Amino acid sequence: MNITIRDVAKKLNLSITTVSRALDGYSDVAEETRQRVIETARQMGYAPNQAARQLRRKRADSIGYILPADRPRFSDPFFAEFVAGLGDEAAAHGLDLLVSSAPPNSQAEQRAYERWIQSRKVDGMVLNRLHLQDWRVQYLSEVGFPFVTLERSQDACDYPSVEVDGRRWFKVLVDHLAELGHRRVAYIGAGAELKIQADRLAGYQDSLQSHDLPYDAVLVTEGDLTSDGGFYAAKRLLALPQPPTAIACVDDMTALGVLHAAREHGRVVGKDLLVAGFDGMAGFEHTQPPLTTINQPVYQMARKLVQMLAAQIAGQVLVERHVQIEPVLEIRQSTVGK
Amino acid sequence: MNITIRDVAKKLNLSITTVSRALDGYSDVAEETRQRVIETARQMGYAPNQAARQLRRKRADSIGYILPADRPRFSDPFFAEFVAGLGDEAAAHGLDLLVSSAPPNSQAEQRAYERWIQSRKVDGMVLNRLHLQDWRVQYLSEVGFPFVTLERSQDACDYPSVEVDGRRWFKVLVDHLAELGHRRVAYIGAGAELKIQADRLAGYQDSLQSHDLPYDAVLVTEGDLTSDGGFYAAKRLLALPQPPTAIACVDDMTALGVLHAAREHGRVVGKDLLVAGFDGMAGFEHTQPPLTTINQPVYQMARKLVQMLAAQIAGQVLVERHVQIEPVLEIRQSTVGK
DNA sequence: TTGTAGGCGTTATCAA
DNA sequence: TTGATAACGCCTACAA
Repeated sequence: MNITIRDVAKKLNLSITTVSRALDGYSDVAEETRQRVIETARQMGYAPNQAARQLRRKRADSIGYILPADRPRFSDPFFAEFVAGLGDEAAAHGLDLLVSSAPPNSQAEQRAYERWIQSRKVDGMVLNRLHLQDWRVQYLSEVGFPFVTLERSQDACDYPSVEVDGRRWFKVLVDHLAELGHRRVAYIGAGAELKIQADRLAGYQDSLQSHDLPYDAVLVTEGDLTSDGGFYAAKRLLALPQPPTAIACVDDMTALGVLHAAREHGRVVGKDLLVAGFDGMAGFEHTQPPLTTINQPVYQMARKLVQMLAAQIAGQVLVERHVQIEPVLEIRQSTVGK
Repeated sequence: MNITIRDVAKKLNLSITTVSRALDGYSDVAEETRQRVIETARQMGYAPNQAARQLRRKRADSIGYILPADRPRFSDPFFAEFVAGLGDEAAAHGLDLLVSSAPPNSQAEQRAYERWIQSRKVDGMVLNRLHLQDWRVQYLSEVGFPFVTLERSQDACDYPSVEVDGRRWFKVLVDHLAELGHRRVAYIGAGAELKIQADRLAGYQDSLQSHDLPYDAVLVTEGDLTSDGGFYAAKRLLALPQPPTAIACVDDMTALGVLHAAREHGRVVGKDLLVAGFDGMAGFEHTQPPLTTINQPVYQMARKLVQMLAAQIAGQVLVERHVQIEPVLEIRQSTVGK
């Protein structure tokens, strides 16, 4: 059997009360006693049983995150970095991170949220890949459960979030293409229900407008945030009677597929065809050619989210509820090839 | 306050015992009663408090995994897929997945393991990126805590694992290069303490030997499992007086950097210089040129691991303790460019 | 087939 | 400054 607070108390000839308080750093225990307790506890390898503590304190000391994995081969580097950030910041607050995975908008997703929340497995949730109307936001708001989000949905409720202004920065990206003299700029996006899609598409349109370029629906197509999706979307675009001379992609993975399609169509990326991505994943400075992108500090964003969530759970009033993160335009050879 | 089993019992004029047993599917409760209980519980949105249940049952119904994140920008797609697999299979067994992140062999890593185990936050652990001598394996074996591993360390204890025979399959990869007539084949590896490095390097050497190629220490270099590492390692190799004509990389990320370095050195990959990776990450079929690699079913491997761990936790005897996974050699243009 | 009651290991209240 | 004791919500032997 495992070692409990009782064992420690017995060994020291103290009550469990005193041991508990000594370990939790209460002030009403003699300093000398505290030292003895701490020392003995360490020696005996005592660690409080979390279940018991949680039951008593009515806190799980955990936060939850559900990966929006919509396919088995879910190998988007964004999420490795994101989860690492969540984990690190959670640990810094003495919180554990519970991770599950479910296809967005699935039954499984819904059950996962309900289970964690109703059974008090977690004290708060982190969301990302928000939908324009997001049932999770509505549900969590309704039941008054703490959560934070990366990106913001269009639901009419207020909640803490961290955000990159996708509309503004996608415009910056497309401006960059337009300013290089390109007039047929295509866009490869994602599912219309996604907030990032709405934002980035709007940014694309903003840029067209500010450069007096016509909006041509033929040049706007949908991928699925994978390189495969980008690959096939780009093949369709490049097979057009009047193909684009530049392609702005909703994310880096999509852009990777585009680079491949371009090569298959004999285009020299950076010269015949410009390609740009969005996210700034580590590694994509080594694509062929290196990818121009909007570089977001994903790890930092994840940490910030947990920081805000931890504060919210602790009942603190958040000074900044809507944090804006400024990414940077990373210009590489896929748009300025030599 | 939240809804407990007592509330449900009161509403039904039953004892909490009956409610508990009805919900847990015991046979000694009238079918009609059970239905009423289930229905009412559902209506009231009752879910057992996990902390209480865990305390009572002495099980956490959770398993743990610690990401070997050795840098903030930890965006290795391998781990997104791996974690998704762990999460999915865990859910299928009614287990939750606890994730943290710590640099391998760090104090933080050690504390994370000890904390989870001593405080009974988890019932079992999943390990990967094993070291040749792995303190985690030794520690967990010693305290008799359930765990499973991807890859096997050289520690003298027996434990369940899932494994791809890295030595054999790296030989297959290098054989492929050698059989294309290349005699100066370089190897870019990882830290010498890693099991995958030992295996894959051995496979490289096996292949050299079987093709009567000399082992040239100059052609064997160390990366760090990132594309940056691969990039710089390749630059060093290509700057040699007698540079290699083919490079086998310990993983796909490394290979991505190599493709970039090759281009900078004016090499045409697939003709002047062959490049091969290992892992078969989704997306890498779209590199420039598409990357030859050993394709491992990472998602399936993760699921298998959890399956074995769940069985172990449930006290079942594992029929197969050492599962071998067969990957496939994926030949693409980085070695057979046209 | 259903109910009573004890206890899992903590923390927190109150008294000493 | 310390100790006895009552919950926290659930499961389960045992009794009815």
